[in-house]
Amino acid sequence: MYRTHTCGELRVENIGTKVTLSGWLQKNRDLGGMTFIDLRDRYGITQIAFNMETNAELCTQARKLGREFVIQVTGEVAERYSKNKKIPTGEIEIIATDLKVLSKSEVPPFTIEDQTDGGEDILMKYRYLDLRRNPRQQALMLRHKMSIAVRNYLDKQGFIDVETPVLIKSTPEGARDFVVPSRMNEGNFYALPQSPQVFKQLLMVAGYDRYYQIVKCFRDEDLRADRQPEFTQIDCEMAFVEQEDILNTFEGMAKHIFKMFKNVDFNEPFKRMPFSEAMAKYGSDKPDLRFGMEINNLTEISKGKNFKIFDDAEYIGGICAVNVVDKFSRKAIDKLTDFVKKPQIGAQGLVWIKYDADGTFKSSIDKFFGAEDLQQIAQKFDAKPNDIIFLISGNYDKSLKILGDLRLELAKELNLIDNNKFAPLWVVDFPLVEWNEETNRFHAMHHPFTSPKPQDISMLETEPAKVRANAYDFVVNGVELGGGSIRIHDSEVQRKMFDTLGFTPEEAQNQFGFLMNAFKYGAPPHGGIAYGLDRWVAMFNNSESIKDVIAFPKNNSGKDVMIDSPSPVSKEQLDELKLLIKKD
RNA sequence: GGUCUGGUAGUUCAGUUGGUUAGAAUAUCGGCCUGUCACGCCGAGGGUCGCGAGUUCGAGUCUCGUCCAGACCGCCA
Repeated sequence: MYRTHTCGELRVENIGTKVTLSGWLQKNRDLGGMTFIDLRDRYGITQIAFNMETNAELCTQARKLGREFVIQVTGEVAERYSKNKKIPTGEIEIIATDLKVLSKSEVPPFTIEDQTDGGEDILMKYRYLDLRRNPRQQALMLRHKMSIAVRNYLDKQGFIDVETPVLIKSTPEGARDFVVPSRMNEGNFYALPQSPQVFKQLLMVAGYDRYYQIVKCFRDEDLRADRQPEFTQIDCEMAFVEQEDILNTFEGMAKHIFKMFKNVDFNEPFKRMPFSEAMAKYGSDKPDLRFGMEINNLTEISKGKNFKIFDDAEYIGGICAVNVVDKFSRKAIDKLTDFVKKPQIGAQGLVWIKYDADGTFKSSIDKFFGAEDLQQIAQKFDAKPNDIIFLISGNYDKSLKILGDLRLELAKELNLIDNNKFAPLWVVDFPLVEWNEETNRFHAMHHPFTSPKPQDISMLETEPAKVRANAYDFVVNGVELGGGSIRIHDSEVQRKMFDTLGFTPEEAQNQFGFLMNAFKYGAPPHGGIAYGLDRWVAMFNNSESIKDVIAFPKNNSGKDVMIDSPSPVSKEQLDELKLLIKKD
């Protein structure tokens, strides 16, 4: 028997008990006459004491043990002379009588501590050592508990877990597919699913009216802190439902896990905000509602003052920062101007209006705007003395996006964000399609099976960009935690949709024929949602990056530096697959 | 594909205007130490300054290229 207890469970009640513990040597404190060892496993740390006076041979042996040795210790639980209040086992120690090295360790490249001395690169390369650290173990245990909670909740609601294939068919819509060559079908490829979308719809056709799966999805796109090439979705689909039914069901699930893991009660229904409002007020389809500073449209009242830039602009909008005018020296405003002029943000310039403490206005457009004009703008914001207003003008969509970025930047700079707050909402009424400049055609904003709003269907052939979809995103604190839609279950509507997206009937049949055929045999009205498990766990774990809550994540370039993948394959493998690597 | 930041000891970092033998902390190793728990004290070893070229009497420092890492933009139905 390797152990009678874990390293986290012994307390004063166990004093006098003979125990055996196994674990990793966290730290060896050699005091000469005595040696203390901190023994660690995932349950905690227990101190082992060795004494030269009582057992010189064993103590000498203990002094030689290095960090991260795996050892087994037998001894008696004793009360400490000097107690450590910082850890749960701090009142006891083990007086060792036997010691066995189960496995030696080389000196690890970084310290296995909560605050490690290792940098990103080396932690990734030795991920298995990084994962020994307590914060990592806590994160993975949180993920485990959240998965269980989700499964239990959905099970109680009558959802059944059905696995769907991983080797599927590549489709032209959406993200780039990861492809897998088929040996038995020369020149043909599987694709890894971007989501189990069509399969869950087929399950609805098959009559499994409540489906869920916690499932890996794959997208071959460039990465971010909150994006990995493989990530995990809580994927759900329901039949005989309208949008309202889905929102209610999954709002219930969201509230359940907020209560369970953060002890947060949401007594009111989550806010529902149309996409158009989110863009107009927050310049984002995933607004952070932890703070105000909403965007105001100033187009009407800012034109006709002989300021050419405004007069030529399609849109003029602004945001107002409250009671901080003294923080905006010339230098601070220049810095902010530099921020919005960065190529990533893309503004041409930044107009400011200071509402000074004495009630007067100063602005970068004083030449064109008199006190009354500025007062009129200030009124739009209900601005008070000591406030400052920033204006952006230009193209409607772009200006709003810039204002949205500026709003977030200001909130960060001015510390307006309460990190203990959760501000959830549903963003609804997304556009069905958006114009893509590169391909010169409409692309589905969500996916090609998303149902248009019935009252908008008539515009599908005339003004597709104006058609709203029965699509929704779940957003918390400016992070998109999930999204979904009501699907099309009518072949005629689906045909129109493919037509709008520029598919010929033959292409549609070739790509999605199996789904359209299925719909010929009685498809129930259905819809669904997918929550991003990684993002959700990261948020509850207060992590900046989803890498923190994935055991073996990939780096910025999609590489796993631990196993060194992706990597070349042998010529034999390529031959077998009838593949040639093209050299350029 | 683009923008920005970084790469110096095992690790995390400092390194002034281009100028002597490239430092600190931590880790490691050796010695001392009987109540430590970030143990303490003394000592030691440890460097292709990412790589390549250039400017210069002289480059960790300046220039160009390149590789790697990170954040962001494009992209992500």
